[in-house]
Amino acid sequence: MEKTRAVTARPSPEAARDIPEATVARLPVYLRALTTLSEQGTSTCSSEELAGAAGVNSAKLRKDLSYLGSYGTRGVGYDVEYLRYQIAREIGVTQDWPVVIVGIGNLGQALANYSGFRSRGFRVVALLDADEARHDEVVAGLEVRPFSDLEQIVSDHAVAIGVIATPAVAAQDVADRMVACGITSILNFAPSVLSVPEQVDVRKVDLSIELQILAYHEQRKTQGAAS
Amino acid sequence: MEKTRAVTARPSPEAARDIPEATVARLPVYLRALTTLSEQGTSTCSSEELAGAAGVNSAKLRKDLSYLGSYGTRGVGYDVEYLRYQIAREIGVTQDWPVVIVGIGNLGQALANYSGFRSRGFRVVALLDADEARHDEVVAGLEVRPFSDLEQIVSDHAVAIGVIATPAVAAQDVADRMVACGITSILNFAPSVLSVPEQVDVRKVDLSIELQILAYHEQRKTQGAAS
DNA sequence: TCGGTTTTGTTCTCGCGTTCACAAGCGCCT
DNA sequence: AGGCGCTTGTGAACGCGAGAACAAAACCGA
Repeated sequence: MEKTRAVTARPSPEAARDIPEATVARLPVYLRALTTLSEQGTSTCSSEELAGAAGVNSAKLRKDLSYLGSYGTRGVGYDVEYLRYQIAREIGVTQDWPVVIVGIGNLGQALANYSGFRSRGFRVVALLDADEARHDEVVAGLEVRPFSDLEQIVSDHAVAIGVIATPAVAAQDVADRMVACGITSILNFAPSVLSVPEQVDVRKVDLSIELQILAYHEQRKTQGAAS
Repeated sequence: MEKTRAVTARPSPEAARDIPEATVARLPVYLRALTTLSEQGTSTCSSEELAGAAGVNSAKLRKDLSYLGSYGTRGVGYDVEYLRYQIAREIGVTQDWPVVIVGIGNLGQALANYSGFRSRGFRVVALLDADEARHDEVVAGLEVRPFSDLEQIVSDHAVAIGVIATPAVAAQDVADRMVACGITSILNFAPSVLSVPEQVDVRKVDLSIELQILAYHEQRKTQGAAS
């Protein structure tokens, strides 16, 4: 991951700072918190306030932000709008990201209708499903199209991000086809482990895993109380 | 390990091994992989095979399993059924977990219909929504009920786990009410930071955050290629 | 019965992420 | 103009998790 190159000596003011993965995962949270603050009319905030709104330690917040640059003012805090823009730019949500969703079951439909995507720079350009019975059905203002249209759509809209919301058995096939079409980032909701080439990023969201983790801790609580 | 509390001296053979959080998060993945292997008719597997199916390093897998006990046989591997049961028991999915879902929008409906819950020991006992227009509507075989029924339902079914699928503004209120009713584990799909008492576990799933993380990496890829 | 082979369970080391603590910097008040 | 208080940015210590490497154990075959 790039870390080898001698970035240290370079005088270039921006580019090529590599931000730790853990920090990247928190930036969207900060972004959301800043948006909320902004909507409340707050124009300036301290790291303490922002950390509170984001649910993290203030030292961690400051360190995270320091990877982006020095966007705060000592003794004062951060300008909400300015910082919000800087984070948005760093994440890349100032630009528009076309997205395809494959698998229009219950979850796929929910995703297609989810307003949180559009408001953050993601635009669902197509809904695909292998089931012929579903074709031409309209979901969230988009016609459901056959899976075989994938390649056409990806090249027409320059899609880089694909969402998989199919049953587990279909997921690997869908991923393979996506990769073949040139998609390089996949968000996988299917409960299966995908194998993809090195350069393709996959993130997995598994609803039942989250519940199982809760169940584990829940079990320990009640167990402890009982004994 | 074992840092503070003086567990070390205790002779008790089981209980109170504390399993690292990172391991807990992977156990459900192993469980799923084992179920798949079992369905394929495999009765025994090596750590290498299972690790492959789960998408992790085999050393990590073995270390994770070692926290549960010694359930493998050296020179042979693991008995699929036996290990599956042990993990299920450890996580707590051998018992039945009643769950309430609050907020029956698109996502809430998708969750209510998700078969992956029931098959893993989670039983949705009620669907609640604050919107009166939705009441009595039937989703996934369950009648949507007013949010004010929460307390009654929680005590009737001994519910310990709640799922929040409401808009962000309602989430904190819902969480407060859940906590007041005695719910001690919350799975939050609303894009907001919840504040709850110490002893309550909250896990957050944020669909748009995952996409934003992908967007960040995607931006870096294309950026790097362009320059 | 005994060596050889295989695979687990565990020890050790390394790197990342978190947190503390403080110096550097900025604005304000006198 | 100068000191004071406040907040950021960062250096350093610490703890956890990942992975490599090895020792311990079980089975197999002669």
